[in-house]
Amino acid sequence: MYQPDVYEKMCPTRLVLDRIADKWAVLILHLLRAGPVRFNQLRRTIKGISQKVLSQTLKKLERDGLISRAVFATVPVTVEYALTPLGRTLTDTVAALAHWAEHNIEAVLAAQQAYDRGCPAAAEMVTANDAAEAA
Amino acid sequence: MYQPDVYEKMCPTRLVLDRIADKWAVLILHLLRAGPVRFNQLRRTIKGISQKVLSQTLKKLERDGLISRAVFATVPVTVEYALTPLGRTLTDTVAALAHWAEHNIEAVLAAQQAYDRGCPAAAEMVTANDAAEAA
DNA sequence: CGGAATCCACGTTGATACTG
DNA sequence: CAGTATCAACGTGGATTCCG
Repeated sequence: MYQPDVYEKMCPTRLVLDRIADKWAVLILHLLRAGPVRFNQLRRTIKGISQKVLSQTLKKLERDGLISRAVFATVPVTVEYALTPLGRTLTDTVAALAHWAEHNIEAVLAAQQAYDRGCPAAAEMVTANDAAEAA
Repeated sequence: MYQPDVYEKMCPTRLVLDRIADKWAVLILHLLRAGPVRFNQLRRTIKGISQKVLSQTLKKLERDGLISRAVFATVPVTVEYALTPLGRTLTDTVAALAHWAEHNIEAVLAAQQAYDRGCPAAAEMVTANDAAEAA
């Protein structure tokens, strides 16, 4: 499914994109900003994610050096995930993304409605201001 | 696969994330910064994408009001895709992401190698500076 | 609590072929 | 050129079960 010879050599950005272009990964990174979080704590907060996918995503992020994994020998065992210094530099950018999303979600929804109504021409004219007025 | 009652109402950001957390979408948005681009032009530039997926992705982006689609009645027909004003506001944020990727790709790769070597402890200590020194 | 392993259903992708 | 349609193949995700 993946041809490193074609993708990564040409454009290293794609490798990074493959990681952060993941809804769950972004969500996790965002949640860890406040401090270390335990596995099931993440699981409960990010409603809708399965433990398998959460586990996989955490492992990928750890492999990329974006988060760290700390095991405490309590009974039962406690595992805390936290941002690494590298991971923290990424959350700043992710925060900008979240900011855009919060400010433009209405414009996107308005465009979708216009498109679904059958007039895509109107959709492309939707702006953040238009959406704000409509609200 | 999607429960709007759980996701979108709780956190509208997730809806936006579902769109932009897509490698191809981000790539397309990035390519359109310079100006309108034709379908097969995109297809050739983004090596590895199939025409079906490209078509689907373009349609989603158009529906979200991020790109516009212009048809010219030439023979054969010409179709140009371009950023909408709304889409342009997003590319600024995407550019920040690309910037992070370019500057930290080496740190990520170094972390991956450390992790794969069996010492995840080292991976979480990798920083952009470390990677720069190693290079 | 924090996973790993198994099984299975589903969606998504990639060829291929055809249309306007 | 710019798609759509169809179908088989694949991978990914969810549910469940069990272990340390």
